[in-house]
Amino acid sequence: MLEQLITSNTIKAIQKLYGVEIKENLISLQNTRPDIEGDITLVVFPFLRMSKKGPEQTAEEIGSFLSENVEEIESYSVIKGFLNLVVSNNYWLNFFNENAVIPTYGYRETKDEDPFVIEYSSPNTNKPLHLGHIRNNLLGWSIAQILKANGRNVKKVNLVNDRGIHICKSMLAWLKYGNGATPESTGIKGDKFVGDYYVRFDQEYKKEIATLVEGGMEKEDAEKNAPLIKEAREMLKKWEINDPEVRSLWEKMNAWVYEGFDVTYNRMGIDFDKIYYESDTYLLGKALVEDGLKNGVLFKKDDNSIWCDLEDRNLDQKLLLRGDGTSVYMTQDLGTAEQRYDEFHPQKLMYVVGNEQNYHFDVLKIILDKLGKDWAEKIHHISYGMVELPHGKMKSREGTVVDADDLMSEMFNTAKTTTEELGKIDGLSEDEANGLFRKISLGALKYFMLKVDPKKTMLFNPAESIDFNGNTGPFVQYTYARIQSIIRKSADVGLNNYSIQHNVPLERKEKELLKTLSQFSEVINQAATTFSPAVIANYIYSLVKEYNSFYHDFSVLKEENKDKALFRVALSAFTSLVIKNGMALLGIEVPNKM
RNA sequence: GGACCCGUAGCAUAAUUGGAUAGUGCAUCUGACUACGGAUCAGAAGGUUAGGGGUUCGAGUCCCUUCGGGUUCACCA
Repeated sequence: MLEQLITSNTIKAIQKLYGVEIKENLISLQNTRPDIEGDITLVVFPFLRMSKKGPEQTAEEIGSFLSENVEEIESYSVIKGFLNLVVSNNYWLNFFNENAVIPTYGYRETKDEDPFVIEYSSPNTNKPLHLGHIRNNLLGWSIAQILKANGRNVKKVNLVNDRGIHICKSMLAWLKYGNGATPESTGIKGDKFVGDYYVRFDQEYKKEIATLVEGGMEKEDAEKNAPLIKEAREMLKKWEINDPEVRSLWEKMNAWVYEGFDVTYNRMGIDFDKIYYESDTYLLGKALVEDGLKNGVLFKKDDNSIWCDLEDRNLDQKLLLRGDGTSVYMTQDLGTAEQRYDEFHPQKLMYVVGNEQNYHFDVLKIILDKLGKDWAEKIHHISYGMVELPHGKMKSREGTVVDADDLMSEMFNTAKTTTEELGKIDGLSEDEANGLFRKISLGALKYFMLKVDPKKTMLFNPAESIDFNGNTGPFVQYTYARIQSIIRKSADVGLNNYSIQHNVPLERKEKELLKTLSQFSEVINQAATTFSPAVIANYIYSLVKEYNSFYHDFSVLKEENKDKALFRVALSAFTSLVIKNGMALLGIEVPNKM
């Protein structure tokens, strides 16, 4: 690889010129700015201490050494402390000839190693999936894919929150107001159907509170004493002691929800290696707490509740078991973390969860550490920002929640009308056309969500956000489709045999393209280390822009020199391969025509 | 109040993790071979990177501070 080559020879140069052995991390290489001649640039400021000379002279000396001793370096120029190196055509052609025909170019082979376990999605079974889940799902799936492409062994898991008071609320509402209706009888998707009863509970509950307050009760008391909430709590208790009626209702309603979720996940292209249910895991963690109490790591208060003192870490105390012995969210998470560690012996335990839970995960790690679990450090919270709407955040009470299914349908329709307006569906069967609309609409949505740095809060404007021009999924897809068209036509003009060893002079834009293409696997590595699909999206975008610019300036099929024409077909094909492999990491399909 | 995060052009966002003159898209304005597919390309305009101080060869990036915004500190999950 070019960077390794320059790095090792720079070390030699410093040794030879200044008699000092330097470490690799002192060497900083970057792409040469487009307006300056050169392919790769070495920053020489860090070496001034050794050379005891000015930046220009130091750069000059190193440049002269490199161009004399490294075959691949053709020439160099110095601007201030920046040494710009020109790499020979031969180097780029070799790179091209060796890699352009590898279908999995850019990907590493998966190692047989301890896995990276990544949990994402984690829905509640009382509400349908919304825009926030979309970001979570797409991030989790894509990060898993990127890690795999970087050679990691990955396990995708989902922990479904299928029990608790909120689930009982929808169950109770269905019993009271449902009149035996089902998703089948109403034609409503299962998760939406159940979600509607959750909303209904809330409405009726609020009415009861209002009545009680009118009768002179304090609001807080009314909230605790409204008949409905009491009934819901009763139901939860019955659930916990395995009351057969409650359990069977619970199973029936959850099955409806899962049916609905499956539809949404499938449509989104999201999947998991393993699904856990909180109803199976919510009692885990109690044993850990008991042990901690014995060891004196945890302490008990007068009401028998058990706590962890975090004051030595500048944090508050954290409750782990209530006075009545029941557990809280943290307790369960301690338990599931241990379970997952025992099950997988992972290198990393990752959780894709919104940044409002940063504190929770900090505390989780600290407590596990205090409990003496040396694997606590393997826990990694992939924290992402919320998706906001133009008028603030999504609030179910204000009806501003953007539903996942609705959004996908809307995008599908937009893709359809736009494509039809552009007259691009001529000759396609209905199935083909629908498949195309699906690819384009999901491509637009996924690219839009994933091109933003996961850590950042992002704004989603339903009316304007999803564009098909500029830095978008369809823009990338379009470039891909156009290249496929060239490849199809290349046979007609006798240019189909382009998988040969090429040896042609390179135009500047061709060289730039090759340079960018050569960076693909390093980009994957960077995306994998930073857990950021945005790195991939930005890379693909710059590649596509470069290709489009090349395409505009140079003929491929009409080039008169046949060697050059063959090379350009092959270069186009290689570019489309990288586009395809890159988009696959974002879960985006690329169409052959659009 | 304590802790953590964020602030880049009208809007949305990049910046190789401390490197050169802060890139790109949308919107606005101007242009492009009678198209190898115009969902494209080329160009113009738009910035004191919230304000101030510091660290150094070099700061959007690190430190301090002020202002503005967010999250969290639950016997909810």
